[in-house]
Amino acid sequence: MSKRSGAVMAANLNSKKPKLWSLGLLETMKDPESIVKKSKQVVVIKDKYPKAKIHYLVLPEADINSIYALNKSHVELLEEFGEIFEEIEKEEKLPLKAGFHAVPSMQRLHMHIISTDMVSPCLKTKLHWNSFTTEFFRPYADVLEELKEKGCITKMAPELVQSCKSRELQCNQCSYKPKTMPQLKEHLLTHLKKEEN
DNA sequence: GTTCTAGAAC
DNA sequence: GTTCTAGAAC
Repeated sequence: MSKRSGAVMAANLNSKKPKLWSLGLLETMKDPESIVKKSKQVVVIKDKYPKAKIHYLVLPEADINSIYALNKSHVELLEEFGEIFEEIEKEEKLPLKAGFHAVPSMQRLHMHIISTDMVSPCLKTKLHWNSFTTEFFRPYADVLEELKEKGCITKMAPELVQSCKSRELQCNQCSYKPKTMPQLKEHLLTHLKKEEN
């Protein structure tokens, strides 16, 4: 090992290198180009890499990292998420669903509002698919109910997270089980065309 | 979260 | 030979 690489390794061991990309939403929240609407406590932005025809994120202005930082004092805030969701449902023509990823990659609590077509060039990997179509996607209504009943949100068991991530591909609109992502994406187009007729 | 790419799968 | 997936990113 070279002297240089040894020094680099030591530096990295000493300082847990922050995942800078995970802070991206905090910047996007402030970008007027990305903001769709605002209400009292929340901001709605367009997802930078939409996984469906419609894909928004709802975030609080308050510095809350994830659903696992929520307590009873946040019930009102979460209900505002629901009001925003209803507003957007009325505005958009496509069927939408709202929910949170069990293990989010990005910091700052964010709720996905996404149309069910799942047709988008940014939808590429099995993980993309399974994070919206398995229990990894925690529906808004379930999260609100859990917060009201228990005063906090319990983390999903790691084994279940793993099983969601590795689950075989399954169409969200029929019983078709594609072998590959390209097959799935092609198949999703046929559902979309049926919708349009 | 995405990008890149090695090598598995076809 | 090409398509596709999956793991590293210092």
